[in-house]
Amino acid sequence: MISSYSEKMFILIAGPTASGKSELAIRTAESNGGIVVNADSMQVYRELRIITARPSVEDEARTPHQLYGHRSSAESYSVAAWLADLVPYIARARAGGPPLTIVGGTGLYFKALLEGLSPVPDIPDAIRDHWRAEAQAKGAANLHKVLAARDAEMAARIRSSDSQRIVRALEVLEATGVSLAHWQMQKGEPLLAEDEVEKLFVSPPRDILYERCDARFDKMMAAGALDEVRQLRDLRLDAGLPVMRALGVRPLLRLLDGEIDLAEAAEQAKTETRRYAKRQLTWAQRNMIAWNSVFLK
RNA sequence: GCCCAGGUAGCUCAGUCGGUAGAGCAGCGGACUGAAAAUCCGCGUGUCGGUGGUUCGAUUCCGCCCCUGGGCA
Repeated sequence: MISSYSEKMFILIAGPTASGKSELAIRTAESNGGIVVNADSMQVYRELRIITARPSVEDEARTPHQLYGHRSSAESYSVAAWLADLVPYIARARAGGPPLTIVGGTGLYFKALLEGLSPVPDIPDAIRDHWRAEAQAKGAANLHKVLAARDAEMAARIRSSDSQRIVRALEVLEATGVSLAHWQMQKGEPLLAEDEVEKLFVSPPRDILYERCDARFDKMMAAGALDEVRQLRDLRLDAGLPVMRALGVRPLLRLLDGEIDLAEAAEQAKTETRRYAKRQLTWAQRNMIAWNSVFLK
């Protein structure tokens, strides 16, 4: 099965969480002598290996892995940062280097990879922080009114409850003087062309997927997930950072703070995970229809 | 064996002075261009334990039965 795909220089493997795509990626890379590259927004953070189901040290010894745990949890990673991180590996592969198996659950990353990202300039941290603080203080609905007064077009496309997108529209407008709508009209350059990629979507039946989500969290706990989250807490990072929103982090923090017991924390973490898997499937249904479905036992 | 309490959505429960029922959680569906494991939107999915009776009409009232929990023996 794998060998038929190994002709391509770039093999993309997507799928919901706990679908088994990491294992497929390793086998693929082993069969074509390539390297595994991460396309997951949370597995980039160094401090979290267990709770993000990052490939193990043994996995990394088996096959070269890149873009895993290469960033500090104090950072706010992004799709743009990921594309930038990926560029050198793509260039090397094209120059005769090892082929890439790009694997992860972050659908937006794959979309940006294949369709390009609009060339919005980087926004200064001060501006981002300002609007996030505003959203926190005033609430999404009030910020949406501010946006409506300054950028009617973006306000019309974003719901008044969607604080994250409202903040994004406001920060881009302030930093660039131009509406985000204007930027998004400009199509970005795809990093990879369709004819050089093999696209695989790993998708078990949902009931099996959910069972795997549940079982995986139990394994994480057995592997020391609680201790990992305790160490994360001890870093006293900003609660608004992306890493703090990784699945399972919030329930385990509540457990550490004595707000809930272990059973409750596990249940919440599993629920979060199942919901995430469902969102990934919804995304794929719309954005990954052309991918080849694979089901691993 | 007797007494009491309860059996309503996947779970925990509310409710119907008789007109086939609704909350939370779970679940399901959807949106998606620099935090995407994020952020946001929509949707009750039901032999009201079973069976007789009363009634125009029973999940609701009555009888019997079954099940669960507690108490008395």
